[in-house]
Order: sequence, then structure tokens, then C-alpha cells
Amino acid sequence: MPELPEVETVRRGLAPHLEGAVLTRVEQRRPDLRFPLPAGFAERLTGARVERLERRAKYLTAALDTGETLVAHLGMTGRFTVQSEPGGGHAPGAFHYDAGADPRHTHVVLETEAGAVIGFNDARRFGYMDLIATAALPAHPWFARLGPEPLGPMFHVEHLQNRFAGRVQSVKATLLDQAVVAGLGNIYVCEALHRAGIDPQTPAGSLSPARLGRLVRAIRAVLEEAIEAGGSTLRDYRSADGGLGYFQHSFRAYGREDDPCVKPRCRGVVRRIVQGGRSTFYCPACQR
DNA sequence: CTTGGGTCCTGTGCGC
DNA sequence: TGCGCACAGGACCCAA
Repeated sequence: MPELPEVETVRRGLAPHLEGAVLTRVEQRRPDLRFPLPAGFAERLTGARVERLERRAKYLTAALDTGETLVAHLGMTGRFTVQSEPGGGHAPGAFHYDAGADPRHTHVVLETEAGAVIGFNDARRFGYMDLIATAALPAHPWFARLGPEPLGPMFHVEHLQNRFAGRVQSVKATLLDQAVVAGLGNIYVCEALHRAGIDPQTPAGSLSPARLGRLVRAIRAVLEEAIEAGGSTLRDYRSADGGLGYFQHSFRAYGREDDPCVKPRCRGVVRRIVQGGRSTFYCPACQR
């Protein structure tokens, strides 16, 4: 479930359980996720205290008091589950997050002193984790080339102008490049381009400053609304547990092939095309 | 430099 | 009901 709003939602859900918490038990159930887990993974985590739980792009980072940071990427299907054990210092009627996860795919389990049991579950195993020296994080290959946070002060029209200049690649593909802006994925790029009224096939370098301004505002708006809604859940959102997002009901283009365009006064129909091997949904009538 | 394609892995949903 | 295929929120790598 993982673009920026989903990862941010996960961070907010985990933070009360992890920030300030001491990890009393760590269980590694397989040697690898997408990549091998580092040597001594469980041992290096056990006994550590989580100082901060943060998000950068689509990465979650848990800075530890050991000088290392636990970094997690959810890939396509990664999710965290949380159970608070009765008597573990939490109110009765234990908080239970995302009960729908198949337990066969729970690969890592973290338990805190306060009694929270946190599972990392990932059916496709495109997700990954590593332990990295906190001081070395900014220079790490996963982080060094990331573009600005789209909801932060460094993301503005001038930035897009600079990064788009001379690029003949489509604006859709360019926005998926994490070095241009960090955290967007297929869904929110489609949604932002629809809101901005921009054809996804337009060469990035050919967009006027005015249109880039609309694009910046559309990206910020759709991400803020999605975070507000707790992100999007594409499967089993009906399982009534807390913590599941509902922004998928607000999609205007993504997944709406053959539906009439929802933009007022637009008579267009949403189409699906393939760009770079991935589906793009857009309205040819109002996105030009 | 770009683009397109294939790769990792499993689950789901659809047409037949 | 069963089977095979297309497709899925990411991101890397390589050939052309």
C-alpha cells in the first residue's frame, strides 16, 4: 500500500507504539526480504530504544539509541501490523491494525517493552529493511539522490522548472523519478495530472511556468487530502479494522477507465494507456 | 541522455 | 469449478 500518503499513514500509526519504546524481542523469520537482511539483524535491534520514527520519500526510518537507524521500504505489498497485548500498558480492547494480513507473510516481528507486537508483512517481498549507521544515512545510495519532499518548502515551481528543463521524457514518467520529487507513485501522479489538467504524455520540458504552478498545487493538494483520509487501500478496505485508508473512493482518474470524467462540465471519458510499462489513467478531453 | 523491457515475488480477478 | 493469463501501489538493471 505504499506511496507517500500510505507510508505517512503507517508512520503515524506506528509512532505511538515505537517512539521512545525499547525493543525487547525481535524475530526474523527468513533470511531475506527483497535483499538479505544484514548480519546480526535481530541482535542489533534487541535492547535498542527507538528515538524517532520518521518518513523520507517512501522510506520509514527508526533512529535508534545505538547509533544505527532501521530503514524500511514497503515495496508494493509491505504492511505493518500492530497488536497491543493486554496488560502491556495499553487500554483494554487492544488496538489492532490491519488484521487482514496473511500471517504466512509476516517476516519480521518486533516486540516492545510496553507490550506492542509489531509485524512486518509483505506477500510479494518487494519491500526491504536494513540497519544503517545514522550518521551515514544522508550519503546512503537510497537517500543521497532523492528529490525534495513534495509537501516541504523545497518543492516549488522553480524546482520543477530546473528539473524539467530540457527533458523530453513524458511528465508522467518524470514525476515518477524519485530524484525529481520524492514519494510520488503511479496513483498520485495520475491523480495530480488530472487535477492539473495536464496530458501525462506531454514532454516535461515543454510545460509553461503557469502549468507547472498548477501541477505543484495539484500534487500538494492530492497528497494532503490523501494523508487526511489515511491513504488509499486497494484491497480488503472493507475489513472493519482501524487504520485503513479510504482515499481510494476519491480517485478521479486512477482505476476509472471508461468512466465519465468527473470534472465539472467535462464530457470526456477516462482512458487507460501504458507508459513505461505502467498504467496511466487520464481524461483526453480535459488533460491537454 | 532517453526509452523500453525484463527482473524480483505472490495474490487476485477475469475470460474461457 | 478450474485453468491460464494479465495485472498490481516500486525500483533497479541493462540493451538499444
